[in-house]
Amino acid sequence: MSKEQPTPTLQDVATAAKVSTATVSRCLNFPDQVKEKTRTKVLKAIKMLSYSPNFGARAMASRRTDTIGAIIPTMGNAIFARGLQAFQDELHQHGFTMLVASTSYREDIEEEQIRALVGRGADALLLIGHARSPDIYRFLEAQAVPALVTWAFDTSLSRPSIGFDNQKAMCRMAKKVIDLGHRNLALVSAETILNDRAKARQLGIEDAMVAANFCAKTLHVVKTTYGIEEGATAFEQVMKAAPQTTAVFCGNDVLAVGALRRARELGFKVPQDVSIIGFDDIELAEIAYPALTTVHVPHREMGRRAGEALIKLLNKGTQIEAVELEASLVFRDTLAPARN
Amino acid sequence: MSKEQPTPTLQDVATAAKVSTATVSRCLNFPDQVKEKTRTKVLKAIKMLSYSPNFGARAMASRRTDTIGAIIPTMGNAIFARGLQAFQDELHQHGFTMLVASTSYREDIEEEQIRALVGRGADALLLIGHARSPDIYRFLEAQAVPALVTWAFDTSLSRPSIGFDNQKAMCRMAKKVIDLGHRNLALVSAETILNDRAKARQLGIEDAMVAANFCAKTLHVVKTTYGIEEGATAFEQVMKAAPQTTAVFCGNDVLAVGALRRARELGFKVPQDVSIIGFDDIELAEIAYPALTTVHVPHREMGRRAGEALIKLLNKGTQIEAVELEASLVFRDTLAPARN
DNA sequence: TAACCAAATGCAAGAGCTTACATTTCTATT
DNA sequence: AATAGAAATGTAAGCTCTTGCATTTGGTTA
Repeated sequence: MSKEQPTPTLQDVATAAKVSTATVSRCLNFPDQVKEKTRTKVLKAIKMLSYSPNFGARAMASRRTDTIGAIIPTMGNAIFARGLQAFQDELHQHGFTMLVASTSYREDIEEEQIRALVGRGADALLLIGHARSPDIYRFLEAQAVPALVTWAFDTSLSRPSIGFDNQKAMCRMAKKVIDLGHRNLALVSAETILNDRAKARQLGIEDAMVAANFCAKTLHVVKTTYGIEEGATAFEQVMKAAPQTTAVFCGNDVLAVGALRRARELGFKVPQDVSIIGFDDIELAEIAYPALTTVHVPHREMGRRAGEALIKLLNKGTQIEAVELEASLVFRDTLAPARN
Repeated sequence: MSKEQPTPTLQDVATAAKVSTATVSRCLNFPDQVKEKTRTKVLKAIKMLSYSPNFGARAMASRRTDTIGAIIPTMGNAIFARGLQAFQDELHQHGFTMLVASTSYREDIEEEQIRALVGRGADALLLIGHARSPDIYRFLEAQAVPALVTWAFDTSLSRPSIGFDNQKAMCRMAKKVIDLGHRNLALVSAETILNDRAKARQLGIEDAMVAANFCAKTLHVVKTTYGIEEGATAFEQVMKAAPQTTAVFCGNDVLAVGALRRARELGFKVPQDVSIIGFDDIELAEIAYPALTTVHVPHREMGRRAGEALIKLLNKGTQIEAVELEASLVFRDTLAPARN
């Protein structure tokens, strides 16, 4: 920003090392194709000039960027942040870089971000959940940008996913809860229209209810946005509208932790008076008091596998194979048999 | 990946819309320079072809990427994840994209990541803390990539930073602790050689001790890596090696939460027997039981301001002005007067 | 020593966009 | 109706790499 000394180019390096640009390029990309002596000479010139290849030019000439985009709802929730961390570790190990965007759980922003990342040259995309407009899938196809869905698993769709079955996992948890004698269930959930994971989790509970011969309609659902405070408020609403409730499922741990706090503030004993169940198993869940019973999401494994699959696809054209991971139930201290 | 239908180019759009490539380009970049009728025509062609400009070509021709890189220690710690979220929100609002890399607190990886992001075309960089090799700063200068330091504030360096003074903040906290009668202090910290924030925090405590006429050497320091479990282990070490300790400072909330848990497990009453103090003020701190006394790091504000400053620099050449933000003390339930 | 072959290097054609400058098309004025 | 000047559009050069193909180098073999 001062003397406007132009940044060095491949040509400059070539001149300095007295070789052709092709040789410099090969030095960088296929080091063993060039004689050791030449290589040393070139490397020295590179260091001397503090040369770094121009990304745009490289991308254009080689028709790839070695960059993969990831679009998540928010980095504010540890579950995504940590999944991303695993994803990025995997990418980094193979020389790829991660481009990140977040959507705040908004479909319009997600669409925009997908276009932005593709526009930024992402060779492939990591997406959360299946639900999005066909337009976007069409766009990705036209751009020949492969996209991999995680955080969900659904074989009924043609699109491959590496994740877990939200519905099945929540159903298993709900069955346990019902086994403990709970009959009056409630759910604090995110809006399910734009969030297929949230919807699947709700369906999971309803499945368990139906299996136990309850009417699924008796599930008292309160919709809110994600956040500790929101969870607290929603819990209060639940207990006001349906005081007979003995078990409150929460769409994720953040909501659950909020519910837990409000429960204490309102004088409910957890789990004696009311059980609270989370989803995700982030650190918060373990630290909460009492420690939260929740569904463990294999975020590291998902991130790692997703990275692996995408890299294989890009490097060798290996088609992505859908992988179903297991979400396990973690029983801690907020779930107990229903009172009386 | 199937029919290998080539992705559409500017030229294709131009042909389809029966205009020149220049007009299409202007349509995209300076919409008001082209007549409405033409624009509609072009936009229709773009949509029809699912066209998206090629990033590399655009970057090369316009000599910028509108991409800013952020390099943080880890996304696993909410404080960074959330700071990044704020940063990215700001970037997104101005049409920039964020490139992310994490270092696992390792200097060699950081260096590699800086080179990688610059190589990927980052127009500017967001960095955490000042401490890194001069080589790297030289490299950034040669590449004319501006870098902004956050999470620290130090006017003694020429490099501008937008952050807070770790030393000062911790010193204020330590003074309060000393005022409460604590004489035997301990610190569970990350390695301070490669982490200037950790070092500054330690110095802050020592400053307060000196101001109170204690010998700074009596601060019992245990070094560890960040993690809940690590915090727990370190706490145990502290209490074994220096049982008279009444207040344990922790380098961050994650360590503190671990310490807190182990304290409970070992039968210490917090804060009656021993006070525990964190740093960062992430959600964990509020949720911990008892709720953690800690130093609040203005992560959102830092992220936002950093984004703002970098965008102004890139768009208008406005030099970055150092900004000192306030880190406030948050007193919750893990700090009490020293016993007897 | 000549001839051959592989390895190393060089040459030059793109890759898809932006933008300075040239040209054409309007609009407004006389 | 002619024309200046502004607005809209077109032309083409240039941005920095990669890579197919051509050429040179150097070691081996006959």
